[in-house]
Amino acid sequence: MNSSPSPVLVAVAWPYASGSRHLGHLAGAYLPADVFARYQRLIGNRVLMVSGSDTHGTPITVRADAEGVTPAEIVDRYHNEFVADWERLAISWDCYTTTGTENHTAVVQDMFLRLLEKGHIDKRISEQYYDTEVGRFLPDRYIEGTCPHCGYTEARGDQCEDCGRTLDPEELLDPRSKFSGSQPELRSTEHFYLRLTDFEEVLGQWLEERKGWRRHVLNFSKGWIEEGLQDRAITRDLDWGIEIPVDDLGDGKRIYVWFEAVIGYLSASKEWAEAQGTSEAWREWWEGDKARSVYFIGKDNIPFHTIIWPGMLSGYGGLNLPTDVPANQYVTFKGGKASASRGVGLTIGEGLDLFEPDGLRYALAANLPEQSDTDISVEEIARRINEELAATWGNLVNRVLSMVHKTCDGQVPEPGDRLPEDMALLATIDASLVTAGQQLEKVELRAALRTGMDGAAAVNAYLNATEPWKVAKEDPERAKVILGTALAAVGGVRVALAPYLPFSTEILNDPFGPVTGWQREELTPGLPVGKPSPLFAKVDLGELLADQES
RNA sequence: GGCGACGUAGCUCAGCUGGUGAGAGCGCCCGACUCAUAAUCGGGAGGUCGACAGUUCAAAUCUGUCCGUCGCUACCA
Repeated sequence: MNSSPSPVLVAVAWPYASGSRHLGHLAGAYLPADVFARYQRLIGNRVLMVSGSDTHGTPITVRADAEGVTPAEIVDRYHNEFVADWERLAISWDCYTTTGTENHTAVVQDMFLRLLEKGHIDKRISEQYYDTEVGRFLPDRYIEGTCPHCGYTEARGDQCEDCGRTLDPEELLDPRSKFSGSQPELRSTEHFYLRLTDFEEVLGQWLEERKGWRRHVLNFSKGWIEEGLQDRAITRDLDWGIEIPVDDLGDGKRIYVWFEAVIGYLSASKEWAEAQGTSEAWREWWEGDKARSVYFIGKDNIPFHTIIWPGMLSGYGGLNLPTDVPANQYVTFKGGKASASRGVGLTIGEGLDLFEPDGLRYALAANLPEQSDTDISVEEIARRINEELAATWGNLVNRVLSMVHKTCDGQVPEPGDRLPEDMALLATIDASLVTAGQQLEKVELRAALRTGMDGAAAVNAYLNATEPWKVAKEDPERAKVILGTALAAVGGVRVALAPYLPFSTEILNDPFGPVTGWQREELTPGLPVGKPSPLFAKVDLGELLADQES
């Protein structure tokens, strides 16, 4: 069915190992990437799905200091948590790694050196606040003081939360370090800068030519270009991070996260290739016209993936720029942005403790914030599971398998002589697979899930119309034809839902067999069909909420 | 302050290159059915598409102003 399998790089945002990730992150990036990747594999494309834990950066060192442990311990803790979450959710990585590997360091340093050699990186000196007590330079966010505009005394170096104005740290009156409370002093420090201005024209033109990208992604990116790109410092006064491969700046400087984390897509691809024993195989996904690369991220990451990373790639040369960046908006919880640190919403682990993985996957997929922020709650997740997943799909599987078990001697019946109404149902299911496929290809994952569920509803309607439980009494042969048709239709619906529901899909391998392609397969007559048990348990919302209270 | 987006049925959302009577799912009401996880199927009620003004033969869709919500603002990533 897929005459020309093509390489598809599924590049997924790197979760920051500074704390637990929440359901918003799951819905924003990891789940849609997994659904897309599973679909692409089913239609026969060669998928390479990569990501890893982002292990560097100031917040991790701050947390480590606060807890009196090393940054590496923080990173290990959360990396292990993420890996456990992916396992529980069956996120189908080809390579999930970290930015702490030797390979990543090598790839980052190679990128750095090439850009330096080509003149896209240069050195500049700036004045930055330095905390003499703890002996470190201070990121803007870690400087507090009095806002020069409104007099708010708790303003941060980047922004006053009271009046909302953007600030430079030097503007703050009475600045103090968030670490020690002492008054920091300005010291000059030298850093490498990425000359984004070099790429302004080429990126502007590239963005103009993008077709089929989500509107908000394109608007936001073009807005950056219109405002004019600024060169950005890509090194920091830190000792936690990737070493700069030239020693011009002296000690105590590292390449900063936002520059190196995006390179992870490339280094993870290389790590995967190496692990396969084919060290050059990564090129299939990064070079040439046939390869596609789709980046799954939340909207906060848009400029890194539509401006900075493409800029780096075009400066480096020879590697493909993103084919599409279907960034999602935010999942909000009762109107607020999810934030594990502020206690808004659930972490992924908490979500998995409350709901079965397929149920959680279904509920989030049905609420993906593809066009606009989407509000979600425990009640909403439970509603999706109980009223849609279990009621429409789980119950359908159960009712069909039960009837086949009872009426057809516990085995898959022969197709027999199908009537037009039977053929119509199968045609409907086959058409829904085509439609869902088109939607998945456009990364309209909510719509594709809906299409699959409509297929389930069509089978339910067919059963109500043909009434096999009645027919069985007068015309057992006709009942078997109906049930065989329904069984085949259920098999088709199962394919449409397979990218979303890996666990229950696998449970149905008996009797349907594994899903191996994006089409409905006729079942082999005679296969045993045992007495089924419900695919999905209903969620007891009252119990759930009571548990949450305690 | 600047930028981006959002505000459409009780709830969560789609529609927005302007044009057949404004949609979906769930909830609700009525009916059918009873094989199935009190599941399913059919029908129905329900919206001045945030407010105001404008452009147009025609606006939920374009423009402006206002109100409300969210996010970003380049040293969080």
